[in-house]
Amino acid sequence: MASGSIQRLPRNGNSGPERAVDSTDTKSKILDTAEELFMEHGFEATSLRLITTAAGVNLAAVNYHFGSKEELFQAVLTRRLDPMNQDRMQLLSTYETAASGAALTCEKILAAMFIPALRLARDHEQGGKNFLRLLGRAYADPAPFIREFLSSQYREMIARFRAAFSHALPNIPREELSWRLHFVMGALSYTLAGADMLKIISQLHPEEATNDELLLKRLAPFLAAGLRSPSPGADDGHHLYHEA
Amino acid sequence: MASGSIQRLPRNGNSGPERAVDSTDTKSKILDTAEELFMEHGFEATSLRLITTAAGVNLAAVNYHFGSKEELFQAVLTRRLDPMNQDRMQLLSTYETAASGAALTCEKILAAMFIPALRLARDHEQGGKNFLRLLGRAYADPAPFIREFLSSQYREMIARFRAAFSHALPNIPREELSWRLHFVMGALSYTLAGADMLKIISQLHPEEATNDELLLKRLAPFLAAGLRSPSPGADDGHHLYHEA
DNA sequence: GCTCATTTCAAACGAGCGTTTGAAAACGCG
DNA sequence: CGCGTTTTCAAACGCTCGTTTGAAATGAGC
Repeated sequence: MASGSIQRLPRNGNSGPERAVDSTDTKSKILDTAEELFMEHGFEATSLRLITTAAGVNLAAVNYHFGSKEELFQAVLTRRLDPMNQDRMQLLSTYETAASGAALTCEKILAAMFIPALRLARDHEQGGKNFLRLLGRAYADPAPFIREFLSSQYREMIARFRAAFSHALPNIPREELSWRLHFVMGALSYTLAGADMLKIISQLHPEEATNDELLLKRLAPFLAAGLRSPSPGADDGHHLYHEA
Repeated sequence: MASGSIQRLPRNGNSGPERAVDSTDTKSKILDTAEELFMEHGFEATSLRLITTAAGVNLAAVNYHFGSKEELFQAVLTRRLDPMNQDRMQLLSTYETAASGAALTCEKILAAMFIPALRLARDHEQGGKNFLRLLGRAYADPAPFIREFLSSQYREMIARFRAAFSHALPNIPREELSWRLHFVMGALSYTLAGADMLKIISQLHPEEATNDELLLKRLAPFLAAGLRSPSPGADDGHHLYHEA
């Protein structure tokens, strides 16, 4: 009682035979609804009462099935993020095997990052795109438990892709490549978050602005060009930022 | 009484002679402390009690001086964002005048975006960098009042820079350029947000990871290369995303 | 049909939230 | 000083939050 452990959790966690994700059982209904509402309002601004009411389940069901609001959020993320990152690494390995040792192009490596994301957006017809927006927003969330969770989820995948880019771009110093990978992740997550800033910038037709496939098709060449650009070096002579 | 208007606001708003931002008067103490805490925890997770306690002022002072928590947040943003965007546009005009009609390079236009941000990070020795992180996070905040506020703050500046890029890159179709501007804003805001993802990716020395000037010095060439890259067109023949 | 574990439920708990209030304090000024 | 304005203050209001509780309902196995 004095310890901080959860006192009651259902026997049926996720062990045993994998049950299909239908929206009939309480746990799945909570996950689907929470994904949608977290995406719409963010973690802090989404209350458990809002989630459980929208899902048509009892308020206490969240703490019973997931333990806490934070663990529910992690469950929402990991349900789709984990398979997606596995797909990314497997696709990268497939490309590398097909190239039989030759270096991959940047576009090819970026494709290994993007295709599983697109597959996710397409497959789960309703939840997929919502999830990518949720994920993009989670990247920028300051809550420590979110940052630590994402770090652990991404560490392995990032290491794999960093090695691939390093092989594809032997002339880019290791440190410069780290920065560029950071920029790639930034543009990707910001893009996936579907920031409404786009409406100000582009005045695109609304139906086009939400077409993720077209979006990533434009993002990949843009990023590949940046990745391939000659390394400026740390201390070279152009003093672009000292004239003002 | 039945209306939603604020009932009591101080006579001394910001009209009259511009008073120096010293941390002595209540209003400035609140602004400085709120900037720091909003940056650290986000808008929702930062309570007025936390702010006022840390600032050493009374809880009711926020509602007295600013009207509400949302208006305080907007005041925190606008205090530095508005001058920064004015500087950006003025610097761009300076460059254009110096070029006397000739097209600017992408690096030059990006410099007009970055230099005022760097100036902000350097000038206000304590608050500057905090503010850029706060701003980067606000970009990704789903709260409608934040999005609308940023939209109105950015609309004019975005229009100016879009025109400049359009002049610098006559071969890029207008729509493609809109996308690329979106990617630029994404990478920039994500970078300024100082996402801890960087620690996973780079394993850079910590003191280097927080050096904003070095960071933007690497970001500008990366983005310029992407902006200049040949336009892929919407329906050309490379089917990168259909092979899986 | 009884038993026992699993799941659902209504209700409440304690805490923290943004905001309001009305009086006290501080200030400006003739 | 005396007076009106501006600012500060402690206290409270009404509300929502995540979580807990103990009992009722449900389901599976014998």
